[in-house]
Amino acid sequence: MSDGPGANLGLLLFIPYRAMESAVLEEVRRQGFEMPINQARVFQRIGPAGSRLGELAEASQVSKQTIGSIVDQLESAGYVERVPDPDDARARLVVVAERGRQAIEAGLPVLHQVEARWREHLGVAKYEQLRRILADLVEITDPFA
Amino acid sequence: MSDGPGANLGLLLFIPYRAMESAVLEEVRRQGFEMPINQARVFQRIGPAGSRLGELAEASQVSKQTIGSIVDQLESAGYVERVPDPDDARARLVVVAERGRQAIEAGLPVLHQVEARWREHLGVAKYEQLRRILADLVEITDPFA
DNA sequence: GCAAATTAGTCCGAGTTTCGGACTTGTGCC
DNA sequence: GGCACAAGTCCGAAACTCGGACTAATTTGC
Repeated sequence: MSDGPGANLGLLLFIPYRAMESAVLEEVRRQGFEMPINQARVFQRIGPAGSRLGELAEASQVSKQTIGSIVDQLESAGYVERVPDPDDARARLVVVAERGRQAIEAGLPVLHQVEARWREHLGVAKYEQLRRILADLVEITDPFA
Repeated sequence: MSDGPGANLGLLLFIPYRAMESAVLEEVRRQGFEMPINQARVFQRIGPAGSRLGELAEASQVSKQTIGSIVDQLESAGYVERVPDPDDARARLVVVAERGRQAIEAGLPVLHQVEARWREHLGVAKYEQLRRILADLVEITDPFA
């Protein structure tokens, strides 16, 4: 896994990710929205029009049972809702509920603050470049794309 | 957490990371080196000269007990070794052992292969730019720096 | 059309992981 | 030397995760 100092591209991606995640989650919790990290990681993958359990399982790379359990918790905490999928009666769509939107709202300022800090450190040009390159890279690395 | 399509910089970092991690780990396992993901995530943070448990705990953002348990497993699998820290008799250094080096060796080809694929998709210039920018970003986001 | 094969999701139980709290041992400071 | 602090470990409880088996709905094949 390791490939000498500074050369492990995977780790180079993970460290800033983890920093962002911690900062946002800490603020969200501080505002009274309890949410363990495993729930947050599933929650953030819910698409704008809702996502199926299977999709979330694939995107998060965990089993369907695990996703089911995590969605149960998110649901009973009021962050998400299960609605019938109009296209398939077997499936249900997981959609963000009102309290979930509030939690997102609670995290946004810190998200932007961290981004601003990064932008300041890197300079605007490199920051924007980073966004573009990553968006491009996600095209070929998202298991659920 | 989410901030509209493509706008969540955290997720943009995480998705390629996860892809890299999965690919490398799959190959490492295929070659007979069993290693659960939580062990791998700790393992990859071990520094060239070894790391203390506390350092690993901080870098991985989990408790000392958890790290202790994970290192136990890595140790009994032969991937790491605990050696006394010459500077502090309370502490022990976790260092990569022979089998750990073999596991790293086993993953390197796939690591390079994935990197090559990314380089091809992005183009050499953007790929190199990505590396540079991330290395720069890690400077301010690594909790153990 | 309709039976067979497949897919979406759930239930259940076992093994594992993680952590808070309390403890031991060693360090550093006065 | 004594006292606050830091590095790890032990213990027990709670939470997490998954394999296997199941139900319900959809798609395939003939």
